[in-house]
Amino acid sequence: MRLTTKGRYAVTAMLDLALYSTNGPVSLADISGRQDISLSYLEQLFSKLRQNDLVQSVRGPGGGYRLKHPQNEIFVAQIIDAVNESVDATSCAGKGNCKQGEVCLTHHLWEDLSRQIHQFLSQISLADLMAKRAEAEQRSKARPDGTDIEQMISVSSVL
Amino acid sequence: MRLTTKGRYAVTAMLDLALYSTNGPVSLADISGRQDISLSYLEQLFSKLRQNDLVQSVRGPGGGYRLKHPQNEIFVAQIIDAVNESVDATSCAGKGNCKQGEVCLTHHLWEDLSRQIHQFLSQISLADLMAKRAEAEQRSKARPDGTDIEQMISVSSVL
DNA sequence: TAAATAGTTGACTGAATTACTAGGTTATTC
DNA sequence: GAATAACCTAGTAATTCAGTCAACTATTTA
Repeated sequence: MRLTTKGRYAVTAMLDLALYSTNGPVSLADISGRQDISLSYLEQLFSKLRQNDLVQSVRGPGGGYRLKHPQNEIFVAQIIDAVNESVDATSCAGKGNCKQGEVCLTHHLWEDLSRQIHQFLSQISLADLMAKRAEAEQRSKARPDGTDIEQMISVSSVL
Repeated sequence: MRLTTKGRYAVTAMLDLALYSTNGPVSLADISGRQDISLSYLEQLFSKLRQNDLVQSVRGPGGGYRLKHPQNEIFVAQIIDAVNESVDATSCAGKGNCKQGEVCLTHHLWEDLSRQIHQFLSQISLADLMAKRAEAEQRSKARPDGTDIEQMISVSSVL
């Protein structure tokens, strides 16, 4: 699992797509304008998103992209994985420098943590984010400067 | 929150330090040898770790590094933050291109997610990881190829 | 059929970050 | 004073990030 601005761009774009795809496909030019992301960069990102079966393209005038699956079946982890093309093999996998498995274990722990984060993001769908967004919009009307973000997750047992 | 291999290096090194600091400080050369990380790169990482008050240095022969705090008071998030020097300002903060707060909301959602991950890693201490490691070691003795990793976290309410 | 739209692809670029190397200095111990 | 090991600086190859540019294909509409 890698978390960079690239993944953020992708999630933002997908969220924008989800928000505006009520009537017909959404063009990248629209997303580019709304989210202030370079069109050509979006093209690259959506190329990968398409290859990973997350979006569907419609060519020609009035075309654009459409979510390939329902909003509650597309998860943040999928989006990030798609654009990050994680070939994150452990550094010790091939080499024989893991003496007595001691070093391997520390590597393994990081893998575990990474897996936890991945799983966390595998449970959050675009629909969840949209619900959250609608909720925030409600709050911002009532209390314009509402920065009070409640806990979304509660970790019941760590390790 | 940014998750890259750099943070992984730092966490691995800190874990190694925790494991081997039973008798006296641990030299970077030792960690370098065990974890297969370049010595000079470790020096850079530990410079930041020291600036962030996570480790303490001992110079001269027999010197090295020591954890500045008990193992249960040093958390993964701190380590990652220390080496990543996150100046992760939102892209829309300065600019005036957030029309009607619509775009801001999507940005905000990513911030939220990022915050969740940060909080998750703020709850996992070096002591936790070491316990997990000891546990895994137990398992690997009984069942050498044990790849069955149980759930460490249970998300009770997402969003 | 021609024009406009919009996705598709590839090559290429500058900037930033990552990971590492080299070479020194300072402090401490023996 | 010699060895050790932290500390510091500069530089650098490799990679990733973010974006540009240019051509191409499929589709719709006039």
